[in-house]
Amino acid sequence: MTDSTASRRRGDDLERAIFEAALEELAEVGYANLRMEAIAARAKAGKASLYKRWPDRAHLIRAAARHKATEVDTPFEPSGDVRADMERVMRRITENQGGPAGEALRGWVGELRASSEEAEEIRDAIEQPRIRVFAKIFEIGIANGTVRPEALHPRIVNLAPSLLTQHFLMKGRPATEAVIGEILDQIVMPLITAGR
Amino acid sequence: MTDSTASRRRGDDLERAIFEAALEELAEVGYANLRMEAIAARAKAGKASLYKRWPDRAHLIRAAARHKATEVDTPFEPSGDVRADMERVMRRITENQGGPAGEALRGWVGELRASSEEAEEIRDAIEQPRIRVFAKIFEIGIANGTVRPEALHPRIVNLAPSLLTQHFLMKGRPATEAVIGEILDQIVMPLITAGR
Amino acid sequence: MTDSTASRRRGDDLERAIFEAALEELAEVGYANLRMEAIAARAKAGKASLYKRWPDRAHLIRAAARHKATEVDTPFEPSGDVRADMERVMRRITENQGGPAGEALRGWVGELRASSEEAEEIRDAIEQPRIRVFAKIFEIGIANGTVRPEALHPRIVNLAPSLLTQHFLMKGRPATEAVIGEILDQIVMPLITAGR
Amino acid sequence: MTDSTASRRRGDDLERAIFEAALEELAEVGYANLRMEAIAARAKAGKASLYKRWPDRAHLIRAAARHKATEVDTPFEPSGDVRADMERVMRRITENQGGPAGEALRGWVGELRASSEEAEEIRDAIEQPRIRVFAKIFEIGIANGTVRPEALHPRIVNLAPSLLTQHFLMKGRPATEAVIGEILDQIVMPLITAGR
DNA sequence: ACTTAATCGAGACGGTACGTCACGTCTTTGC
DNA sequence: GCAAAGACGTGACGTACCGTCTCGATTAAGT
Repeated sequence: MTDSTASRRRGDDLERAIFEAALEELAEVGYANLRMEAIAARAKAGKASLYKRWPDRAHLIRAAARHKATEVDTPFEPSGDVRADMERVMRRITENQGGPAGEALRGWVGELRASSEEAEEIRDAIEQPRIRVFAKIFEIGIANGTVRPEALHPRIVNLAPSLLTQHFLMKGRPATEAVIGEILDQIVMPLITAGR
Repeated sequence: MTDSTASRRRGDDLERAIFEAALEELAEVGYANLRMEAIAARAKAGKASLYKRWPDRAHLIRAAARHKATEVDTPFEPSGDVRADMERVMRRITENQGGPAGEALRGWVGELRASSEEAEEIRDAIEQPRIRVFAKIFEIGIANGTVRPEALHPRIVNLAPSLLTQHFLMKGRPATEAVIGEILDQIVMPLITAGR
Repeated sequence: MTDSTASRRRGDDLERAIFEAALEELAEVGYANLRMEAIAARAKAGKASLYKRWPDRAHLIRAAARHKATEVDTPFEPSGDVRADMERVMRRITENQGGPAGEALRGWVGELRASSEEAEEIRDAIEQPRIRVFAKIFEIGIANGTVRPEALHPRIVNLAPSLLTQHFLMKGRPATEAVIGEILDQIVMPLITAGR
Repeated sequence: MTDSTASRRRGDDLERAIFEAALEELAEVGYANLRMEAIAARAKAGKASLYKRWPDRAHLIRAAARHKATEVDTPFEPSGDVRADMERVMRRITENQGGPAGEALRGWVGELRASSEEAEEIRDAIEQPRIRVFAKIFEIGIANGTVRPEALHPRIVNLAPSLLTQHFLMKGRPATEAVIGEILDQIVMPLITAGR
């Protein structure tokens, strides 16, 4: 259909093809060894078509990761069990880190300078959704009395994802389920549990 | 005239000069824009002298950062006040992140692949000393009854530095004192404090 | 408002506009720096409109030069004074070389390969008219006894224009009047003059 | 010898290799289709090594042609027979035009703009030696009475080579021996011959 | 006057070559 | 005998045009 008779790709069609190629390359060689020429070649596109859309590697990969993310964004449905819900979300985060988004994050961190609103923007794109989800989980917990109301502080809400990010960046691979369990049982749960 | 007599540097002398040049470059342009040629030029050394000692940028910078670290390693003397001691150490860590070691870390993260004992080695070089210091602080706290004995779990001992690292990597700059205070008062202290 | 009503040009109208644009570009940047995109842009035409008509730069410019030539082709009226007539024609040739036709010739020479009937065709288009004119001048001279009959050999008839062409190509600009005078007095006239 | 064990070529060695590669490419594809990358590849050199030495294609080829020229510069020994000597020199010129120098000339003409001392310099490098040789031949002819003294005017001395150049540039290939004969017998000899 | 098919402008597209830059290796030269 | 200096082969960079191709908008010709 889109391929056999397929006249030349343009606009969104082409953009999607480039994203796919970029993510495949990213997965294969990693951010540090990513070559614009390789992406262009794999996408059967001219380099100019890449540079017309994004000023550099960082922007391209950011856009590609964003594209991938929105594509598979299954909304999260909390069950009411705070620990189980957190575990589920954390597992999802680590799965995501194992994919292209993880590589993209790694590259982004490496190129970061004290700089720019850019940085803030990207960071928010990563953190805000997570904060929202955890806040929701916490609120339910507070409602049914299993979570202390004071736990709703942003730093605590963001604690679990922060530790996952730290683990991923420093260890080079996402946290295992065992690690997720430890984070929950030794750090997060004790901190937010009501009563005592 | 420091120039005419100044016989050609060799061995450690030369190595020190290269380290200095590397760290200055690192501070000025950041890891991502670091050029071996620039380091060699600034050190008034041949590129071959660099490659003879370290196989690549990553190793050079790691060695340079290590060199810098050992140079200024003031041993930590705990006061007995757990919170104050942690704050002091955390401040020291953030100061360190603001320097070349921070840039080096950034670069190391960016080039990391699931790979290698290398990674493990570097990570340990960073984490182990911190864990030792915090363990020491915790032990004193346990001894005088201000800290719960269960807090001595490695993941909790390493919690404060982990959050500093995460903050540094994601925000692009070290945590401020205010942030350190929040981490302590909302997360670490509640978690380790004995009694309740 | 020349813009709202300004209907879209087609056919010969468009062709003329392209020719003008091409010649202006040629005059401004020279054959070697001529860009099809620049011509299209100046003519406010699409590139496809150019390539639909001519397969490449060389053909376009040739056509443009030809168009220009036919446009201003004042027929030559010999006076009977052989030297004066030749001088007049030669002056006209150098004037022509100073314009777009000169640049076109330059480009054509540069792209020439041992190749093709193309080459022959273009060359003839340039030389034949000149030969005809000079032959006419010579015939009048022979008739009134000022020119040797043997001078009617093609190589001699074409001598003056050949020297002008050589001068233009090698020197980068058309011959001056002084040069024309020298060519006539030292070379052509002695060679063709009857009697002695 | 220079190739098997051959450590990396540098300086003149490398330069010679580049010249050879350039001239071979020139012969194969012509000036208009000459690619710096192709020359570099054929010379097994980096493009940077080319651009370090010459700012562009034109300069490289000029230098290569000059190199070739000086390499094979057999000095001319006049026999005293004016016509025979001229014929010999003219044959040599046409042979030269059939080689890389001819292609170089073609390219140089194509890129020429009213411009520059550059142009003058190259032209002189081509014309001066020829003028010197023909002047020598003429002088001998004058000495033995076969050539008119007035023939020593530069424009006449340069006449034969000029016509060869014109022929080469306009026809795309060097003059044949027959053409050389015609030029001599119908134009040059009648013009310079003493007596009649 | 109203379609209908052609033609146009605009410019996106897959390519190729450009000229530059930094890499990591290697050679030379001076100390 | 090692160091500085930097030339070298390599290969990716980001840019500029090429010649081809879509895409609507416009327009002349046929109904």
